[in-house]
Amino acid sequence: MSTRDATARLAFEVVKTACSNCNLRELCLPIGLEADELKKLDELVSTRRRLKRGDYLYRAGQGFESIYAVRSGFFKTDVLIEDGRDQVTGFQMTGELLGLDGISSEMHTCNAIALEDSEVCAIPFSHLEGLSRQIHTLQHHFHQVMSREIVRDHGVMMLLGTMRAEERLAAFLLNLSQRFKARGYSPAEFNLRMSRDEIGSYLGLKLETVSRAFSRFQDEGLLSVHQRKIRILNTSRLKQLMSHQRL
Amino acid sequence: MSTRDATARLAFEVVKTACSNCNLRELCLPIGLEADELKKLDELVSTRRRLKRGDYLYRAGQGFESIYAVRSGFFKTDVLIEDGRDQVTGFQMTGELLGLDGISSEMHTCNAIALEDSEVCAIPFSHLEGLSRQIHTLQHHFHQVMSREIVRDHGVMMLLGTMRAEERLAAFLLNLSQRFKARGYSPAEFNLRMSRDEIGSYLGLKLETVSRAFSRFQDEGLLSVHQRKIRILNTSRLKQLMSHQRL
DNA sequence: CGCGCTGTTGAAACTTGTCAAAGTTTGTGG
DNA sequence: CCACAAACTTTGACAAGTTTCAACAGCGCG
Repeated sequence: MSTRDATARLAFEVVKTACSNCNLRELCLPIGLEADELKKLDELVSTRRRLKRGDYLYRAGQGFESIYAVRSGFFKTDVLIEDGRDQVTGFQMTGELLGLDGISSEMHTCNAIALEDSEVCAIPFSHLEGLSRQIHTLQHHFHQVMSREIVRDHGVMMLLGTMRAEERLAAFLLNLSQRFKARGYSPAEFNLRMSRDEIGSYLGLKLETVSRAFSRFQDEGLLSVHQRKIRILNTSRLKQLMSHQRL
Repeated sequence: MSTRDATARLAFEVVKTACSNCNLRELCLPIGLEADELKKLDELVSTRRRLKRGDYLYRAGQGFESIYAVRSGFFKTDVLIEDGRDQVTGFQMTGELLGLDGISSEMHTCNAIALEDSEVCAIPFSHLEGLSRQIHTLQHHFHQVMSREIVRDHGVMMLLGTMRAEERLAAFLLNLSQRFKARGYSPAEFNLRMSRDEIGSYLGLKLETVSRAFSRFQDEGLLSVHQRKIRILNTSRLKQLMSHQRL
């Protein structure tokens, strides 16, 4: 191999996505794969894509080709209806997948927007289907991921259908906390990447209601809140509050 | 083959589920399969199960082994939390699948309850995964079904997060109407299989609020309501109402 | 025929939304 | 690096929508 080839090859290796040495292995699709299987997966995950804050990863109505794994950063997904209403359907962080909604109709049904500068791995879906016909583990894991999304959605439906404002916010914060923890960050102290309005849209509340709930939590010593910087001071009371009987 | 064997074999054939001559082929998993593929699917769908009204098809916490296709009847799924709150997450009718939530943790995460005498086909999930490794079409169709469930859930989140009571009920009725229509029943006249309380739980409302919304619709000439018998008198106004700007 | 379950309706209480104003932070261009 | 504009957040007062509580009506079943 000439020096020039070697350099090109090296550059390629650097640019190329590689599941095999990605530190998200344990969160993302490659869970439990053997070395040779991982290698196949490496070939599958063709490209990375960088996004700046505010960029759309995809939009509702666009053709669906790939699902995306968040390598770094933070996203929201939302759906709009004609009359102008919109609903944030989820916030996605490192290691989570985006785009599963597009499989059903070959078309994305929601918007995915970066809430901070982010990077994703694009996984061409037809390739994923192909590979998962060869690798049982991958197939099963992918099914689990889709199912988990359905279970998560049921949780949100529960939240929207039965909880009141403060319970919703408590549930939201505890969920974020736990996801940060799972990624090795502090579960007690973190920065929100989304605005009050976006939280409100996710929780089915107006931004003022979200703001008031934050203030109340702070008054009661459950949190310290400075703009988007949150510190959870009393997790157990938050949990209690979340699952409290209605009075 | 002895007479006894032949009889046994016949009985087996009768009892046995057969996708190949099921009139739900176009709604359920077998969409677009070739004759020889259908035959394989027949072998997959091992058993039918009959349920009476009120019977549980499965309960939250039970081990997950199979998904179910509704052959006839009507189901609801719901999730409970410790403090006694519950949320109906969906109503399933002929040709729809139940149990997808169980894949993620090998355990059902909600209850599935028959709202009328019903019959389902049980599809052992590991077999389905096996077969879908052989039949692309089946694999892709199954992925579409899971994805459609996710999209549906987003719709419910939208409903719960942004709509007011009457809009929610209108959306609910229009959705039912369209599903009855797709099955060859009248889209304008049908019997609800669920109580006001169950509708309320699904829509995030109290049963009294549901009842009042029905009354108002009736007063305004949009519906005729006699207990659970519904006749839609003005579909377009219902649609308008559903997607109306907030005042 | 009456009991129980489901559904309807009214009035009052409560929660959340709306509107408005002011404070705070962030980003940009000079 | 400062100044100013834009975007976001907080807070109050009031309005609207939904729930709660209670009473009663209707239907189905034993």
